Amino acid sequence: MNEPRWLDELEMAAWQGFLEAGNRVARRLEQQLKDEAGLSHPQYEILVHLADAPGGEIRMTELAERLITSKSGLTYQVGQLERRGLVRRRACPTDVRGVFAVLTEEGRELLRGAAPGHVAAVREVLIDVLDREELAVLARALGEVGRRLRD
Amino acid sequence: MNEPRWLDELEMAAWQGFLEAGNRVARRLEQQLKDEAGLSHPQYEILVHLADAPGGEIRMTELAERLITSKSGLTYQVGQLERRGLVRRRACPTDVRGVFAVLTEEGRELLRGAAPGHVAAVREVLIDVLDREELAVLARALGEVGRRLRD
DNA sequence: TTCCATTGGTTCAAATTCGAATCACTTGCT
DNA sequence: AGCAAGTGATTCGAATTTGAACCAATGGAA
Repeated sequence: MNEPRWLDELEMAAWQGFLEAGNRVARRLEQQLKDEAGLSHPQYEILVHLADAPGGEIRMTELAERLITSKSGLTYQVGQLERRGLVRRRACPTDVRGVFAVLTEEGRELLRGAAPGHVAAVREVLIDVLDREELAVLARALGEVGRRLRD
Repeated sequence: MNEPRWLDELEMAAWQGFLEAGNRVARRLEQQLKDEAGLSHPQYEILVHLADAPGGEIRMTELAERLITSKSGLTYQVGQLERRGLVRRRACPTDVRGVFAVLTEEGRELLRGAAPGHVAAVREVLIDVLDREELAVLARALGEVGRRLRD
């Protein structure tokens, strides 16, 4: 059992910044979405991913992976969105077990209305706080971090 | 109502990286702590903050602010830790309403055992993936993001 | 064809989180 | 001293999250 390599000052600052920024940004955006669109962040993300997908539909498991959430969690949230008519389920033609989550016209409509305010909030708390150089480093570095954890 | 300024490619990459890395890192560390120390990440953070504080104790509200969590959430988690003997509560001498959360010897002990593995995991998923330059940018940029949201 | 390990999704119970309400104490002001 | 407003913490109920168990249905391999 080696002596552990503790974090030096810079490493600690990076780690703490990562934690604090992550927490605070999440909180703020959660608030913003709830207030302005009546959606939780997970719900908003579901709508965004569906809107981006061809046909506005994605298989449940695939969607759960993209959202980095559990399958059961997704089942729950899609249920919530379905109750509100923003999403519906469609059986998969080629696999009886499969289910597509499909964005409804109402869902697309709501998203259209919610997106501008959300993007503005993302700019305010993160994007517009940094310069291009910093954004580039963030994109590369955090992209690499995420990529490694994907496998 | 202006035309919203959407995110360009770089901004989108930074934002997505931030979201994905945040999610995946959180998940991984949650897992690591649960497996190796029987603690959730919020619980671990409570112990760390207490261990850093003079006397190993912090007032509840103050602690909640540092942890970026709700007061009620903290009440719950401190209750959990208290049940396990890792933390105890102490009445504040100067304010009857006040409560200190105090790290017990058992808590300090557990933390001592848990910290090396946790730090190693933090290195593996984040710190050691980046070079010094990137760490410096991360620390500065995310530090600024967090600071601004503190108000 | 016949198995059997996988896969896709939901259901379930347990744990956690939050905000609003509550309650008692403090503080600042007059 | 006497109040009104604010503070510190807990309690409560509602919403969410997770992993494990489950139930079909799939898809190779023998």
